[in-house]
Amino acid sequence: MPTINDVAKAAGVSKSTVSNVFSQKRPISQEVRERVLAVAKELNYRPNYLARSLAIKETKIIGLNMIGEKIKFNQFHLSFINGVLNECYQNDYRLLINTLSDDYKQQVINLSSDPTDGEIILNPSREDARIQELFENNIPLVVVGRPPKPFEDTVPSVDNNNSPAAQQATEYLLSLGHRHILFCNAPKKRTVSIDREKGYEYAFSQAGLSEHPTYITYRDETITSIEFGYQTAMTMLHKHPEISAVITDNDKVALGFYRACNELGLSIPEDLSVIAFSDGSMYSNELTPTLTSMTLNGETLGLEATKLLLEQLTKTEKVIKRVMVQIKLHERESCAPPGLKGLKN
Amino acid sequence: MPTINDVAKAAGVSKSTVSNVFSQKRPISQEVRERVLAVAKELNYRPNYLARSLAIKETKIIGLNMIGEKIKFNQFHLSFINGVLNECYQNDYRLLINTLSDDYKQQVINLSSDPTDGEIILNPSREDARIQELFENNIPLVVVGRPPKPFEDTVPSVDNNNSPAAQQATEYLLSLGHRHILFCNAPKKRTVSIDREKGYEYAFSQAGLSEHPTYITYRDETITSIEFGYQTAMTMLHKHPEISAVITDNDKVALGFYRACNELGLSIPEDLSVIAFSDGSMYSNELTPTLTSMTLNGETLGLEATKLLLEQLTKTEKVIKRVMVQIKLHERESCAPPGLKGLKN
DNA sequence: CTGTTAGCGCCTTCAT
DNA sequence: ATGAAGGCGCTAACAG
Repeated sequence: MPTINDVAKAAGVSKSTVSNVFSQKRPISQEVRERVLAVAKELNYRPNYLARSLAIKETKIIGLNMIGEKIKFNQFHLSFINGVLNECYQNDYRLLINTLSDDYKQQVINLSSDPTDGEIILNPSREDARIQELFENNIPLVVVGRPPKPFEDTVPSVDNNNSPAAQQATEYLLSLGHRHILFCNAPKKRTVSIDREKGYEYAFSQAGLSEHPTYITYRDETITSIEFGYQTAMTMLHKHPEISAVITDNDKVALGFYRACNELGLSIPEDLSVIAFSDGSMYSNELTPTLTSMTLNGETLGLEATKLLLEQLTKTEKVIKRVMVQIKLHERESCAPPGLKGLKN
Repeated sequence: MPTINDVAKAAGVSKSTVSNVFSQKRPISQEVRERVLAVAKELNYRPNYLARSLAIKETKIIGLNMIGEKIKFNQFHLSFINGVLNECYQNDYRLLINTLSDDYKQQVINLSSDPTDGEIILNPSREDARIQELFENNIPLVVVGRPPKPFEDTVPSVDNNNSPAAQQATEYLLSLGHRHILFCNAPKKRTVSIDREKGYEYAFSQAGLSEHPTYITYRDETITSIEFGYQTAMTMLHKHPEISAVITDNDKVALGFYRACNELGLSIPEDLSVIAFSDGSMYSNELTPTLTSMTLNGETLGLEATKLLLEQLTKTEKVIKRVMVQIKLHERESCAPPGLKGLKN
């Protein structure tokens, strides 16, 4: 690979001239400029990205940091990434999917900085070492979701309005007349599950039903969402036949309920109302019945997260922002007032 | 940010000693090692990724190169990326999503090399400048899909067995008794559409039906797949009421047919058999009727592509491999022998 | 086992 | 408008 030196020699100019032809940081005479470019083309020269980045201390790359163990993008991530990429695209940034195994990063040998200008942190958990580390090293970051306690006010973040959304979903079911509402919540350790649970319970208390029983399960990540939904339906509907409605963590869990109901001879929404937090992985409109959902907007989230990050990279004043993206209720066919119900199993 | 020099001074050793403590490229005495690590921790030192990469000429990053204009990942990409990431993960590589706008890359200022060790090229088209460029600069690459002509035998690639798969789908419908089969092919300029079309036509000729009419349309990327399917169904089924079966480019197009049939009062599969090349974006099993499909395996494709690329990065002998990933036929409910049919419109 | 000396390829002063 | 020299932070080759 030819270097800047080769071009300089071949064109009979100095390195800095060549450098400036490419960086356009200082004026170069038309004549020299053309000669240099011609030679560069001739030699098939292209500036070395790393060398430049090393010198200017900027990579124009942002990192998307997922927890290492289980790298498996789902529909939500897909939308999210599309949002991120769109924003990157507009600002000439690139995206590095930063998912290295934990033990790899533990190795002394690889305890190095990242080749990024900043990081987007996905799925924050309490005691998140990643956040701690970036924060200490003064690396720009933005958290998607609610940052763990110590960083709640010191780190920029974007999040869905999970608590109000869960409240809204619950209120919707309550308003239909349901009183025994099962909540299939997100995995327990996520900050999101705590927030949503609050909303769920708040809706009851707001309705003057604080004494009323609530039913909560947490998604088990060791099995598929559909399977989890199916199993939960089978056990919970059997154990608590009074349950007449369910709120699920995502649309695949809801699908598990569809299946279970099918087998149990229950019909939706007559025997069971279903409402799902939807990441868009199912085509809610194509299910029978169509699925009422609280629709997350992953793309907006990705967009806003990126904006927040790029802001930190370009602006000098440091402001800690927190952006809330609305989750919207989409009424479809899977919810109705509670009716007669016969559990045939 | 502290550098290797700071650590060296503070620990009273030389730069190279510090370097080797981290890189483990030569033995360091237990005592010195511990002292250096302690100091490093104290100073919050981490080796600079860029500086190291510049020196060793390796980034441990591979690029996923999509065409610039329309960065929008779909379900296929999602599976694909999951396959890629999985392989990256195992080998301590990272993934750079490399989608820069075309005009950005045109700018002289940014005509730089990429910070990657190699590239995966998605959606190759004829006259693909990206391939040309990487090839000329001797940068390891692998193409997903069939590489354009000049590079067919000089560039490693992974691909689906599109032609045989299209043939198989067609033969399946022929064997059910269909003779008027509509083929909603991929966008015309893609290499994949050419391959599949061959398979479709070959099936007819193999069945001794070379003289029989074929019906082919190409997906229009300016509208959504569902919309395209719907519109195509409306026009083609009206214009050619003899059509009794359709093969679609993806499952959303098939869904468009489902909708159209619904409106037209046609039932699937009695009036129209539907079979789709499926990227897994729909849950074929959850549709009514369940959708018979030729299932692509994006994850395997991503995995194999990455393997091929990493092979080039680690092995010295250069072998041009071409990996074919099988597309499998999943028989479900949407296909049946042609029956009576009344177009009520 | 450790230190010294050159680079890696670019950018950035400071000159002229 | 251009050149020369030094530096970004790290690794590599040679020395001992």
